[in-house]
Amino acid sequence: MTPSVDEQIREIQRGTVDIIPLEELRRKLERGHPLRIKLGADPSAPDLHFGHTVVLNKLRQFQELGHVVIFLIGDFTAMIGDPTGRSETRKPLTREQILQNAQTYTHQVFRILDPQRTEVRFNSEWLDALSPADMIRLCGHYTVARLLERDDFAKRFRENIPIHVHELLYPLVQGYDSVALKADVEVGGTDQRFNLLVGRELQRDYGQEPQVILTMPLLEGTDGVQKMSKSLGNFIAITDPPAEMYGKVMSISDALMRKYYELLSTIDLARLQAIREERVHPLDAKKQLAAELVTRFHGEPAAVSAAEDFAQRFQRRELPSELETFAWSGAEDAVWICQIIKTVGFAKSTSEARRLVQQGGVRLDEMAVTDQDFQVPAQGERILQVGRRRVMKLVFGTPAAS
RNA sequence: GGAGAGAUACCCGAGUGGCCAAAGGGAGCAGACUGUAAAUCUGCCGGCGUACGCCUUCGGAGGUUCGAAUCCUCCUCUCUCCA
Repeated sequence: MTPSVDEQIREIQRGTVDIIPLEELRRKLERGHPLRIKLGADPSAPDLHFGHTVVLNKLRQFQELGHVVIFLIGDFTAMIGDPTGRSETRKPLTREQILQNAQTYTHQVFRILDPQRTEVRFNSEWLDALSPADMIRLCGHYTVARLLERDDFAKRFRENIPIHVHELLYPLVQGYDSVALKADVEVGGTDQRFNLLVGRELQRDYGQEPQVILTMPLLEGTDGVQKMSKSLGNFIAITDPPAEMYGKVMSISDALMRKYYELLSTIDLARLQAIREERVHPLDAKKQLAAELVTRFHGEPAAVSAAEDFAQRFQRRELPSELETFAWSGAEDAVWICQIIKTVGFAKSTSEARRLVQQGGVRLDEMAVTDQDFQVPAQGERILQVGRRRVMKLVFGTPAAS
């Protein structure tokens, strides 16, 4: 049976920053019809990371409460470019690329969302159909003054940093999507609050019941400072292999771990409270978080072996049980260590390889190599380690050469 | 249309004739410490077979000079102000 409105509200509120306005959400829920929950997605970077999952988890929750998610792919808006960043020049994607990305995207999204309760739409559907005259009419529904209220626009305007006209248009176009979709609720990160509000006001101006907006906190990346993003390289992708995902989670700071618990974990509130109050040893807490997340995307067996692998490699400093091998083809009797490091791809240049040796970062068969001139006898198998994470098994004397 | 500012290594940014492969910060890598924590500390951080050596680099192309990231000319791009 359907949970009561109060129960739904309590569930929905967990983890949110804003629900504007909460009372309207209640009224919408009280009608007892499934609500249309909109999420806009930018298909220019198709790989989902944990940052995206914060919002997706919230949508999933709506679905479990019986509502319908409209996953909107901004294929039209992606061709205009991104207004939020300083990255003015974004290479325009072709239609094929966008469709390709969109496919990858939706495929990944359904690891969290329920396909039965998700409608996938593209905004080119209605935006392509707008004539220039329609566009101008749309502009008539909003004012420059209102647009300049947006923080980054206001700041740039004040500081004489250029604002391109199309950037001003972006919130309008995004807002128009809500009109076209007749969205009841739109969900987004806190950075989207302004855009979501524009959608709300446009709907009202078009004579529709305005959408309620719901914002979720932005998740910091693994550096713990900036928001998780692909371009900053501080992300954990949901497609990361189990061992890597586990390792990335284990390497975050304790403070960041607690935030990840708040935003990514689905453990019960009592347990969460224990972690908040630091009643759980941080190492144990972090291992559980890593295991929970790896389980979610790769299943429990993968999580168990990732944990075991981690303990073996990094806690006990032993070699991993599965080693990548590199078949060394060549007729030499001996090979310069730096040459090997470079060839295998552990260093970009022999200079870099030499530095690694000098700094004591290179081990051969678990013995440190300190002589940068060291010649490796080219027979049998050797285990090469560079730093703490790069390991490779070298196999010499490949038959092809002899 | 006019006036001015600028383009420096992955990013930010100093340098305005030799002491500059180019300050400083960030990122990154390695080491110490650890829980692969984080923070901190140390070292490295254009390339070259091992070098007070050579090669390539300071938006692009020429030029001046014994010598240029630095001066001159032209070009490309960015930004600001005035109209």
